[in-house]
Amino acid sequence: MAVTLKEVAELAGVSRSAVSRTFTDGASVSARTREKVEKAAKTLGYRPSLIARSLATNRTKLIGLVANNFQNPAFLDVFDLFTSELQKRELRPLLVNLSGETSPRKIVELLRQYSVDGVIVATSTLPTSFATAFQTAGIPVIHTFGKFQANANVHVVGIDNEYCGAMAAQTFAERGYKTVALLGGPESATSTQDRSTGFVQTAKKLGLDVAKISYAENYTYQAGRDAMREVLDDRRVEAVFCGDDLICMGAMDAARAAGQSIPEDIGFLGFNDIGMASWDSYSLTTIRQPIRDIIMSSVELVVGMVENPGRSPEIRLFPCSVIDRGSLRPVTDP
Amino acid sequence: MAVTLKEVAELAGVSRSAVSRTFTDGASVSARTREKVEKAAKTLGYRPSLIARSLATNRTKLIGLVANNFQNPAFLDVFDLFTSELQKRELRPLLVNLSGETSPRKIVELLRQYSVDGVIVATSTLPTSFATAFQTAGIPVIHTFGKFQANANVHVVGIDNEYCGAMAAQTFAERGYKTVALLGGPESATSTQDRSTGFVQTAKKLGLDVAKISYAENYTYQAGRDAMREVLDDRRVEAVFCGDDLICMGAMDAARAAGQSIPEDIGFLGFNDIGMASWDSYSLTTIRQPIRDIIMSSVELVVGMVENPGRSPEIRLFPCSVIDRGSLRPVTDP
DNA sequence: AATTTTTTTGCAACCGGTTGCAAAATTCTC
DNA sequence: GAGAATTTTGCAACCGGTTGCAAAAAAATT
Repeated sequence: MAVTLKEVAELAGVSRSAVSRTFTDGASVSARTREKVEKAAKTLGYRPSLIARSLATNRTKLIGLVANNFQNPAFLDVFDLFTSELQKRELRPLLVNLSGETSPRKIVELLRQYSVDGVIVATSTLPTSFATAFQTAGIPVIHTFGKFQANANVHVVGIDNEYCGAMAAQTFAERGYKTVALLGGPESATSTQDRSTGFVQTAKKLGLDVAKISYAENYTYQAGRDAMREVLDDRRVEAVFCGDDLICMGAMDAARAAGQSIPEDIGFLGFNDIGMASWDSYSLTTIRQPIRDIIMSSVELVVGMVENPGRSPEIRLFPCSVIDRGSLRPVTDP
Repeated sequence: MAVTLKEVAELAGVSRSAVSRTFTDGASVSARTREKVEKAAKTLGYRPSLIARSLATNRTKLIGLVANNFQNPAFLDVFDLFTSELQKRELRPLLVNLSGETSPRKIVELLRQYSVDGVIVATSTLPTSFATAFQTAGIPVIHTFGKFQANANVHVVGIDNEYCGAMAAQTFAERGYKTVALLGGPESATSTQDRSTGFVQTAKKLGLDVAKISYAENYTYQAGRDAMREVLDDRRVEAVFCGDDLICMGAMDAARAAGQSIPEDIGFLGFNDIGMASWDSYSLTTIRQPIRDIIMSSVELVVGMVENPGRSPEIRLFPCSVIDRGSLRPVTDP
């Protein structure tokens, strides 16, 4: 069915090598041969088979993109950006849906079988060991949105979740909130743990009372709504820091359903700044992470890794910022 | 780096063919040989290279998944379902982000170079010719969410958009609306065109007055909000049929911002039934398409195509249903 | 035990490219 | 225009598997 090197070579009256060389950049071919070959290739509609090339060069131009949060709208941007950035560099994303799977073994095997050039693990919930497993198997890997550790043994691109938690406490303090609550994402997620730590520590330091800590079961509206009930039990709570915008919106609706108004009776601070955060019905004040920067950087890094696998592990952190909308009361004058 | 057939063969004391055969199901190997090979493979950590296998068998187990709507939450489900269904069958999705691109040429070349076994074009906006281009290039293709035509020349799995438009008109009539409007998705999308046709025709038939027809520029909240302004100019409009839930939510907020209440002053009917449709703030009555069924069927079909490329083009349509929530007034008693 | 039938095995060619090497062709120098 | 230096070219081996075919081994039949 497909046209091969050989056929082109015959039509052009040259050797197979010559054809191969015209399609390999940096190879030595005279202008005349190149012309003949290109003409023949065009008339036959020839394209080199990347599979065959991969076998010979040991490069597939495939990048494994493994993710486990297909429910959250925040990941729409992630997919969009990753795919288009990779495409720009002539790389192809091989998408792996982790779903419940949390052990790296099978996934590593799988991507090894496809000889992917590199892997991007895009999740804020899994421990570093997940990404490390690829490294151990000799596959260049980046953990995007991952937890960073001082003694890094794997590339991480993302944010400082602990610091973001601190930012949240700071934000509450600036607006004069005294009694606050934390409504995190799933407790097993590393990002949840880090944000909690930062939040609680700094709250204490600033003299805030963290009256309630609770966790949503997953990153959904419904989980947020459910988890909020617990928080509502404590009528003293003036503001809630949520581990995710979607969870936050569920929580807001739970509060409203209980007759509270936002931000007069209770304030909300979200996380991620998804598109919906700016909708009229929520107008959510939230902490934005610079997703675009994170992803651009991840792609650059994975390309760098492929070219130079020896690179030592690097941590790249980007600053987050509070996007002020209407779900918290304004900063109190000093 | 990687362990090869040859090394396993040597360790096991058999020929390379024997090793190959133990890893190919349906091949003839004696129990004793298999055992020796498996042991050797385990100690070496051998996995057959799918790239090399592909070259020999002409099967890659890669399925191109091409999509162009990475903004819409409706696609989260789509990605989730496609990836997990494909994974179940040991197939890998190679994701292609069409973004603005609307010509199939480059994409066909690209997927041809990767020798994908099949392609799923998942979009409701592109004309049939897009999918046909793959067919012409000899690549099995399914157009999921595509426009179907009586003289089908390509597999289509999805819904009857024209009929859905008619359902919408019917739904309005049942509830006693007289003067209605259509706020479609982008005008160039085939699904928009079909739904409009069905809606307008049936509205006329049922004696409804379609006072206004307008189109959002893309499938976003903001576009819906903007497009709704036009509709609001005509104060007679009692209900609006939107081409997409996200657009609809934007439109609802525009109406509310203009002081109208839903459903008392104006009713809304959405399309897709995305997760947010059931949120308190919208409680959107909408037409649901059975995404799960559509995708399961698409995957089955693409597998069928790979096994038997000669299959003649098939149309598979699934029924939609109205999910009744709170954005339309109730059915009037007869 | 000899013969026939069936199963298992290894050989060798092939899938469609790349690439080191040496020969051939071209270009440069004087 | 001869010789040296450089560029281009084709040969052949290789990447890591699969598979048709015939020989070898095992099982079944007499």
